[in-house]
Amino acid sequence: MDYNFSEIEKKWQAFWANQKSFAAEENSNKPKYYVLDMFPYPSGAGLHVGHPLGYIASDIVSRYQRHRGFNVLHPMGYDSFGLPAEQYAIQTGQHPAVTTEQNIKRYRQQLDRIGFAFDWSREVRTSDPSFYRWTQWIFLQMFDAWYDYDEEQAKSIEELIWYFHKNGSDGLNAACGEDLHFTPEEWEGYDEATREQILQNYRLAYRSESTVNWCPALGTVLANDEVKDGLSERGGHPVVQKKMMQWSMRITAYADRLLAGLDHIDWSESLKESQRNWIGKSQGASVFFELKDHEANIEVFTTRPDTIFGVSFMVLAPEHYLVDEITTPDQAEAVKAYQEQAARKSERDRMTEVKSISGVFTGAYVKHPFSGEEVPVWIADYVLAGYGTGAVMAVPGHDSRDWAFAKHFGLPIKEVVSGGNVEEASYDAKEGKLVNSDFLNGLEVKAAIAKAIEAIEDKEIGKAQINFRLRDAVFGRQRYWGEPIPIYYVDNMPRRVKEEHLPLELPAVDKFLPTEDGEPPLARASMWNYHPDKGVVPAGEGYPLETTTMPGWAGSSWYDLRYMDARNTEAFADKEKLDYWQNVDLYIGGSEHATGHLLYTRFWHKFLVDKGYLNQEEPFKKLINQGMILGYSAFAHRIDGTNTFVSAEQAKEHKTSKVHVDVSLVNTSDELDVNAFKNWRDDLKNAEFIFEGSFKVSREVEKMSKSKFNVVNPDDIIEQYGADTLRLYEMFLGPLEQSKPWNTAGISGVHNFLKKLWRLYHQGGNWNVTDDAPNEKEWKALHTLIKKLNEDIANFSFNTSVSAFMIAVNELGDLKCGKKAILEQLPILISPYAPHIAEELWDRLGNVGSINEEPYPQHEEKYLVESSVNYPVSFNGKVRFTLSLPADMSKDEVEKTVMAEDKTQQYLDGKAPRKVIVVPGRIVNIVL
RNA sequence: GCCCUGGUGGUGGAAUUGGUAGACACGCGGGACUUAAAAUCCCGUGGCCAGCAACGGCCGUGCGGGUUCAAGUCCCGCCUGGGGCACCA
Repeated sequence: MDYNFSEIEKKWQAFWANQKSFAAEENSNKPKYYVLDMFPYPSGAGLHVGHPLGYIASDIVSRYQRHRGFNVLHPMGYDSFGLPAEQYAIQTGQHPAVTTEQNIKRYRQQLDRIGFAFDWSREVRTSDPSFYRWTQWIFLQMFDAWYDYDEEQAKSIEELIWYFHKNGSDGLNAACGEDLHFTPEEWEGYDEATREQILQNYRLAYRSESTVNWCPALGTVLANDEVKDGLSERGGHPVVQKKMMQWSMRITAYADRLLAGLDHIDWSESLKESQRNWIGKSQGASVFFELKDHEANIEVFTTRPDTIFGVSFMVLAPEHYLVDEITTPDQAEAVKAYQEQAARKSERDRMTEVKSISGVFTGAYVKHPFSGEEVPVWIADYVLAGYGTGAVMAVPGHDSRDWAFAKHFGLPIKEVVSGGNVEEASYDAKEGKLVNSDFLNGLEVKAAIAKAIEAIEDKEIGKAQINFRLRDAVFGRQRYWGEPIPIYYVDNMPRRVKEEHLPLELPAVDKFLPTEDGEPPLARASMWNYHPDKGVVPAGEGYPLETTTMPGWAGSSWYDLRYMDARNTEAFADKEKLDYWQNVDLYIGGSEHATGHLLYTRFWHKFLVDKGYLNQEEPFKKLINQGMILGYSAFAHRIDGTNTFVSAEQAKEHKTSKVHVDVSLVNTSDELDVNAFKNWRDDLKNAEFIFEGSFKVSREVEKMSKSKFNVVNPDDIIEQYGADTLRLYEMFLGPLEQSKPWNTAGISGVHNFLKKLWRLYHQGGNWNVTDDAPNEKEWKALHTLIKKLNEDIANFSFNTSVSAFMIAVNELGDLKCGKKAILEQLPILISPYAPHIAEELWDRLGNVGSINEEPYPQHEEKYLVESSVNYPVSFNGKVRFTLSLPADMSKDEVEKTVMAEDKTQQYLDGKAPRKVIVVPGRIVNIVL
């Protein structure tokens, strides 16, 4: 009876589907356990072996928790809005909904073959109107909300209007764009448009100007990584920085809570650190510098007000609103040229290119608030318009970028904190005594900061301030394939679409491109107006609807909640269900989402808590980042200027360039199937090859991607070895969190293990399990395994649990153990990892029904007690021999016995030891 | 550039968190079974040195320092791979 994995796996996958084995229970008395995977974007390339890594890990945990008596929620869905489907639609004219549907089908087939315990009855798709109806609904809740800092929560906009009516802006402590001041009478006097403009300053979803990478040729906005050296990556068209009215989300209102919440969740320290850095809370002061010959002031934010006497120039971002006003005529030309040059650089380029220092003097001066000295005002692109006030007071003595700038342009460098040599380099440390600083002289930095702020406040030229690096999140996208924003405009004033008209469905368009005059694709739709009584109406009726769509992260910011009650048509989820499932106990996904998705999701949950819909501020109690599976790319070496390829070992003898080769054309010994390669692409039909014996390729580890031809499809592995082998192998590859290259070389070891396991039950070829009582060794092998498994699952150390299985099965195999008392436990133990073989063996043992709720075994210490310990005996830390001693021997006795040993005397060589260290149960070290 | 993270045999990795470095597996070498192959099983396998053999010596966890009886593990300084840096998902 051979191990026929394909038959076994088909049988049990069908069984689970029929029995709905993995549907989470409704109204259960069991304790809940919610395991979630970051849902995939269904790309046209299909699932590759990197995707299931996290899913297998979460599947193991979900099955394990089911064995332990929990009501487990382990759902799956699709993050199905996104750019690739839209690009494909632009190229082929096919509607993204069609290709997305196809891709999802393919993903589902691939996922089903791996034997996951997903509750498919709760599947969600962000692009499905029944889902995005609620994404839009949440957007409207944000539109209708403002944030009260005094009570630290979001409140309804009605309440704010009432407040303005009664008090004007007086005493309001709200999250806002700018500080506004008006009286109740003034509020009453404003027309509707002005009122709305004021409300926009407070709404949590609001419109404002933000700077974007605009590509006029493509008529669209690009991400930073789509821009290379001022040109679009697709097509190489020029890209400029442009200000644009955009929908944004006031995530900054929640900065402090997002920061504080990190202390209560079980995420890796490094990930929390990333979020802390992203939020970037810094304490300092805002200071106004009075301009010479102008009314205006320049406001700067600094974390080092103590160094104010070291200011020798000011730097504004080239886009700063004051630049045009203050530039003197003789500098105007240079400033304009510089501004144009800066507009061509993306923000990323500006942050990265620290080596090329550039800037231009505006001709303007400010007056130093304390010394009265005239300080020149420059513009430079190392100052970003979007951060702080877009202006810095440059202290070259104590800030390295300012120092480099001063050196380059020959500006004065003043030392105001002692401890370094400012001629050699800036002294950035916050340690030392203040010098050359008038009333601050002699103070330590910390005290000087406090004193400087005091002086600044006394003089009324600024105040202590907390600044965040976190910016409000731009929410509008110039794209088709995203959630429509449920807003229409009356006289340019945004109005909310009525809830009864949700979902506001994506309209049909003739092309998925922007319009000729650069409007987003939705502007092409003929049915894209709105009437408050009728809903969506054709052009010519009603009012225009918003034409930008929501970003990729909108749907993923709350999808975890929808799984709790995925088919609800009355609410995004029922309150009772939200209360039962609470939040995600274990979330597994890639670290590339460390700041984006994870921060936005936390923000939306906090908002929904404020509005009373949820009671859990933190969506994900525990989070694990699975490492990326990298591809093992293959390259053939082509001699430059020819169509002749040379085998890798001879490549050095020629001038060659490397050409990606599909990894399926290469075997594990790096040998290329030359004929298959020739047929792979037309341009290779007549290629020549130079090699001896076999043609070799060279290998490199890269990200797994279709364009690099290094994608490995799990279907092929399952075909050859089965899903259980794939599952075990992905875990065996290494620690979950670590990135690692995919290499199938080791897979036969894991497959062999499953065959060995199978043979334990089929010794001599047929079913052969006896009722004999196990001996001590067999019990010990089993309970060592049980103990290790429970520990490993608790630590998410699945690679070592696979090893533990191998060790146990090897041992039981050596012992020829065919005893039921042992063999009936193994299937339960392995069921989370290799569920198909587990069910099959369980079934053959004579059990009825699924194994998946059998209680998980717990180890018993009595089988594990060791009577002796093998002590390594070392001299000066070098192990020389080992000595087996009774486990309960006391420290003194161990020392005595070791010292009496012949070998010890041999190594002592007549000398007396200086010290003998005995760690009971561990080691003996003799110091000479 | 800034932030996060990794670097251990030919390969993937293990190491009770400061206590015998290389578990488990792949690969490789040798052997058994077989007419042969597949399958299966057994032995060996970090490097160098010494040796008929049993036994043994030295080196070794990216590099350079340090702490400690003891360092892959802790500290300082480098080199280097990967991820992120706000419109890729």
